[in-house]
Amino acid sequence: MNNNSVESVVILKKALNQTCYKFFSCLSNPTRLATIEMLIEKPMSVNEIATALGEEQSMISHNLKLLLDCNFIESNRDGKKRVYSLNRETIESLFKIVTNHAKKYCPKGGRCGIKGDQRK
Amino acid sequence: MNNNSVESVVILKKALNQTCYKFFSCLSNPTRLATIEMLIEKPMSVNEIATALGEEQSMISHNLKLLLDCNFIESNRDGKKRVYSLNRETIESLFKIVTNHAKKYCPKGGRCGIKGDQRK
DNA sequence: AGTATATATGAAGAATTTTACATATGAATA
DNA sequence: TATTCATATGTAAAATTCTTCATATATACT
Repeated sequence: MNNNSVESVVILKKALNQTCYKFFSCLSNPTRLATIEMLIEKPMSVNEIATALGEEQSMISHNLKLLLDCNFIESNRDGKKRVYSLNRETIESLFKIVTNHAKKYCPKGGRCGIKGDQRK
Repeated sequence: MNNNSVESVVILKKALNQTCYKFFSCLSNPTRLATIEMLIEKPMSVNEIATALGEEQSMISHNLKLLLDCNFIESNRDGKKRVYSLNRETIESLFKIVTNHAKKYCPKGGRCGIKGDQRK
């Protein structure tokens, strides 16, 4: 491996890191996770999601934009409404990994980070 | 499905959401991603990571703790040192998904969120 | 035991992210 | 085109997360 390709790898890695950061940041938010959960059931409009979650419309809208930017969801206009639906390919394979990881390391049901809690 | 099992599903979902939140939050940080990247190569001590990344020892230590709590890494003492190594099973399958997702939706290399950037 | 080296921890300020409110834009329909 | 319904956006304040500094703890060695 010459210097040039080492450099390329570094750049690639940096790029991957930026991607990963945006990818994971987008998913590290309770509102957005709850939204994804809603959309697992069926495509929904902004107001439907907001009502279901008991949150403000504008707040949901802000969060949907982030999910959209990361292509975790897509949107389609339906008359006055705009309907959001899930990118199942990514989300489902992702959640499979989380579930497996949790099953293996968080035996007490969903409560991950038991070690962390114990330490305090 | 009776009321009881509906409730169980809700609780399960909440639990999964908490798990997901912790899982993804842990990964949505540049320092921790860079650390993971280092550990892909080989197990390393705190100081080795800190030096490699040009960061403070205590800062790396704080961040390693979070990665440890989520079981993305594990630690073993080696004399005075403490050596951290990667949970490859989870991390590698996870990064495969991110890479695929990025390949599909971020055609310009690693720079995801092109839509987001364009909007401003 | 005392010292040196390696790592962990607590806490406060800095930085980032999230939310709420006000308001703007877009689409359908009278 | 005026009105209504649905969604988006700008921005400041609130909430959360991160980093830094000081210091504590742990291990090995003399």
